[in-house]
Amino acid sequence: MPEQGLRERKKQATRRRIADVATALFAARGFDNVTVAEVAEAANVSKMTVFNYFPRKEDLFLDRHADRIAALEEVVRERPEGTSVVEAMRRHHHELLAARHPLSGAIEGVVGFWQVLRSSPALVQRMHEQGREIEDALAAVLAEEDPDATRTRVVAGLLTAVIGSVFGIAVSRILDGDDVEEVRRDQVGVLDRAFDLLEHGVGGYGRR
Amino acid sequence: MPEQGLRERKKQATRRRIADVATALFAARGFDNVTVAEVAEAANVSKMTVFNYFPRKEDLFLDRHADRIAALEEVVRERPEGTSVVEAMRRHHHELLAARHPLSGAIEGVVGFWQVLRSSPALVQRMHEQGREIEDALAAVLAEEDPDATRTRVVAGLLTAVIGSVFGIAVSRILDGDDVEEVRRDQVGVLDRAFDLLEHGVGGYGRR
DNA sequence: CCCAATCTTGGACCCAGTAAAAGTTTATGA
DNA sequence: TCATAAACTTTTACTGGGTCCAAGATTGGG
Repeated sequence: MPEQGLRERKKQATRRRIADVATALFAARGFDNVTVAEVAEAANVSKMTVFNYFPRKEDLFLDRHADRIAALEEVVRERPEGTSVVEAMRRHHHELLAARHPLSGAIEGVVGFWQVLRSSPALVQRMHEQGREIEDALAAVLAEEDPDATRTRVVAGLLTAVIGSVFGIAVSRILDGDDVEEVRRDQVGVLDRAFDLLEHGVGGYGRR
Repeated sequence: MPEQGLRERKKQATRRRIADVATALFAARGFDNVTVAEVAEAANVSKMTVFNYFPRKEDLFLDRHADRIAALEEVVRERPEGTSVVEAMRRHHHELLAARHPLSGAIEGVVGFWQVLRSSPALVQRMHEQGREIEDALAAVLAEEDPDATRTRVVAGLLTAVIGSVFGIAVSRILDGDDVEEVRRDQVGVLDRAFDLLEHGVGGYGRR
């Protein structure tokens, strides 16, 4: 993995440069008001090369996706003995919050990120698509230790739904202008309530 | 609502004609191999008019969405006294299956529909987007009787996830060529197992 | 040092979707 | 019934994402 040649290093550098230039342009003028051609020009590269590294325009902005999937896969696979999948996931997200990790959604400095994201339907859609990719990845990991395909699929769906909801709640509040640190504190409770619903079920919900 | 003038009747007729012509073309040659211009020509209408009725190309194919949302909203709103939201939803989907309703996913005659759908990433994506619209709609209905925004959001997410998983399982099997009637029978069990997970929780899942 | 593999480039091209203006049909009301 | 308004359609032109291809530049390996 390490010890790459000049070629590979240049590629990574180019990739980073393109993504950084693009992110700056999007932040300054909005996603939809920047064309791929402009990004290419600003990065001293041809349009074709941009699409070489990033198959869709949206990927220029949402380029941390692979890392996130890998992290979640690891959480499930490497969970300690005696820990259920949901427990492991709950703990992981508590840790993200405590560490003020960007993926917790609630952290200073990414406000602009969410603003850019919200301003573009294409970006929002791509983000949700990434959510589904997470679901697929989780289902695959679960299938490694559970031969019941129906169950793995449903559990993966439920798990992803909870993560997505919790995440979405934080992002909404931040976009509404709530104080980031306050949101972060509140998220601890939101997280637990959401995971409680998942762990214990919503059987009686709404009975009247 | 009824008693429409000539204008409105013509509009509905045109809308239907465009959608039908489009569906036929897609079935014959695949979604991606048919341009909107071709649809327009085949329907004796200008391209602009097609976009007038269907804001995106994908909507030419997935044009039953509004009905589905309305049905699910009604299931929750009009559920009988003493029935929880999840129970109502479970029952509704059992009824769809028993009635061999297209929305149960498992019914003869829609195989071609799924094939066309699967063949186009754009269509698949639009379908998932519709799934999110269902989630939003459910969250809104739940919010009418539950002031806890966090809870409504999470429950709506979980509910939609289960529905989506169950649906997806049926469609996958049918696309794999499994006998439709057999899939339909199996879905009864799939449905109950999925809703059981939702009602009673997945707390201990994967503990080792 | 040279060849082969691997980027990169430029340019032409396709198609979904938008904008604006002019044309056509239906509705309205005097 | 007829003129005018309102609603719908068409035409034309354009933007911009994304693909294709052939030719040019770079790098790695022998």
